[in-house]
Amino acid sequence: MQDGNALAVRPDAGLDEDRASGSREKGLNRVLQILEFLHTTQRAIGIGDLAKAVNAPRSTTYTLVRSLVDAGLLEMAGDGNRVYFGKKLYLYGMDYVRGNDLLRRGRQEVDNLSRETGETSELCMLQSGRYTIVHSSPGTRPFRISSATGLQIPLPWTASGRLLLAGFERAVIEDMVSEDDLVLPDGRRLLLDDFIEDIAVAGGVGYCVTSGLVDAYTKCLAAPVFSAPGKVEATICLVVPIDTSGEKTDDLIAMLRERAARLSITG
Amino acid sequence: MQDGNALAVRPDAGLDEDRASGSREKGLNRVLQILEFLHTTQRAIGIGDLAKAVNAPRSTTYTLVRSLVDAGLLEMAGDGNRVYFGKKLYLYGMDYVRGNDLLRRGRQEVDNLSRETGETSELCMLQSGRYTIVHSSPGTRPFRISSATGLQIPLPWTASGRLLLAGFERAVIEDMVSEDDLVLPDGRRLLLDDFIEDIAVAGGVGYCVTSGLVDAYTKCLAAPVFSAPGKVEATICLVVPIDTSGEKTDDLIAMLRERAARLSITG
DNA sequence: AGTATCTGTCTTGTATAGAGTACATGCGTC
DNA sequence: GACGCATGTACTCTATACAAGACAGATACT
Repeated sequence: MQDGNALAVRPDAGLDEDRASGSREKGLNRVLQILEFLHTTQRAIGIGDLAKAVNAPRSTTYTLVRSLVDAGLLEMAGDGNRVYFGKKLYLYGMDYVRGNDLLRRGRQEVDNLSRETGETSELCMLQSGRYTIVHSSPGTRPFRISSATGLQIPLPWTASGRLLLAGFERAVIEDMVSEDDLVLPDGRRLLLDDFIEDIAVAGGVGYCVTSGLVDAYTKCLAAPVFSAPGKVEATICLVVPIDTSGEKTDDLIAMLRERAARLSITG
Repeated sequence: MQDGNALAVRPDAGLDEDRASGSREKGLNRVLQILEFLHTTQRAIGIGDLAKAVNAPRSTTYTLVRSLVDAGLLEMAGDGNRVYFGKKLYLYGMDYVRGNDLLRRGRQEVDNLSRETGETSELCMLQSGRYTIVHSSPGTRPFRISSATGLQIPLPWTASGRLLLAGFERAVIEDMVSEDDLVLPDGRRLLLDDFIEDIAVAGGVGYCVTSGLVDAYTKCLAAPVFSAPGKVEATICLVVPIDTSGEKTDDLIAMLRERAARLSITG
């Protein structure tokens, strides 16, 4: 069926589906871009600016925003003519939590962990092929080691990333991880093979520790939460100072693994 | 399927913009319907059934769902070929909470109230013209008087409804409230004029009590939260047994009003 | 007053997204 | 193994949603 029956030579068929975000984009896609943009900027924005930001025509943006505001997914922010997320999204989000035992219990457990250990603790998941901090609890240290909830970070930068990818085919991993993802914030470059090796090791031993990857002062301890035997659904992790003693680290890892096991669904 | 495909005389073009959800609906609208449907059913559903439920063509539904799943707004639910809300919606919802002081503090206050009083407590807001329970905390009574978060109830059935509409024009109120909304669950019928009178009174005294409206066994105490002088942004309310003594009721109202005032933005 | 740059609404043409339909596959049940 | 009834994908046609641009009002600075 694929064979081009006639014309339609698609002169531009080169780039797969990256679409230069050019003309005549589908309305739904524009909306998805808008939501994603608001998520990354974390602030209300004027409609005109929004149009520029997502590279959409102004007129289109006005009609889409109007629809979304009417539906309650967006709200006009207090001061004037800016928009941000609306109550409906909060309600839908609560529905998600209610329907999702793991998230509900995971949040709880992460809050407990950070209270008991005093360290920053996080619940992490894969979110359409990206590493995502789903919930994070700050810890009590004077210097804060915190990352915003919903932040997306390249998989190779994290201990959790190594656990979340356990059990995936090499090919799948390869196209989840871009070249850029392998370059650490300090400019060092990981080798894909090393990363894949890490994943295998992490999957084998059932935990993972990384030191000084995202920044030079912290290490990250992570343990996997299973939704079925062999299937890593999430991780919980602790972010601790890089000079934490080996002994203390071991204790924390043991604790983490115990909690993670408790969260797992033991098929 | 529906009617004669022939000339399509648009026999349904009567109703203003209610659109009989007929043919060639905009993709975004279909998506909004899908989300709303999932919110009301609170469970995962197969794509075929979803198509029927929102009265959309199957092929269209498949493509829309695929987009939404790719974007992470929906997820394929564990067991097989069903969809429900996805992580992205949770993240967006958390963004909303973060950007919204009132909601954050209001949740807290409602949780406190129900712990301290032992009664069911709720935070309520207008949500695109409908009364919505935004957050609810169960209370400790053996018989539970609880309504799910996100539930939408006709405005005239509630004490909060009377407060939330304070300050609106009569005309605005009239078209927020449908005929059906004036019929209580037990079949009794309110008069629109009485309701509007109630609103004026509630706005004047700064609280509202209704007895036996939603059911015969409870009364509802509510106090307004202001986002600006005169502008009611939300209410907090307590649901108590209808035979609660006058004295105790008065105490609870005083407490409620104090908390509500604390939540208000004193312009 | 004059110019510049916003915002929000409206109209018009056409590229295209959605509807319809067909088909392949899977899974029951008789 | 023939039938009914699901799911998921692929195709073609056309009604229409999107883009472009004009417009009126606001605000601001010269």
